[in-house]
Amino acid sequence: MDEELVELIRSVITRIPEGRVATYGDIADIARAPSPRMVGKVLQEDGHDLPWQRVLRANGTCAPHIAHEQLDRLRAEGVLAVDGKVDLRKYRWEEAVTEPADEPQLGLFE
DNA sequence: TGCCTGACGGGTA
DNA sequence: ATACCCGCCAGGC
Repeated sequence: MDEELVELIRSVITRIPEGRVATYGDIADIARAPSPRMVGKVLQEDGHDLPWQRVLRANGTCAPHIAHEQLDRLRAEGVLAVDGKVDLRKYRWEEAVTEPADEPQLGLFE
């Protein structure tokens, strides 16, 4: 897999703030990865030194094989789960917008 | 060369 | 909620 992309994906994950989470799809979009699977692939191969606990599936659940430890770690930084599910509406990370839009964001609600 | 396998996601029934 | 289905794409064999 392209090393350039791997580093990009890793850097995005590093930017997720403590106490917030992001989905595999979010990471893929930001990193312009061709598929969310690439994100999982990166974590599987070399994710030990990343805040991997902040990466969840699109429905707020964890990948089954690491669910227990992941939820423990998240709980330790203030992210609570109900029935093994994290409420994304509450904890999902949105990248900070550096440049204010010069037009009202009305279009986002159409 | 194919075929199978995933730390995935969206849609439908 | 569960169960399929299909798209996705790098790797392993």
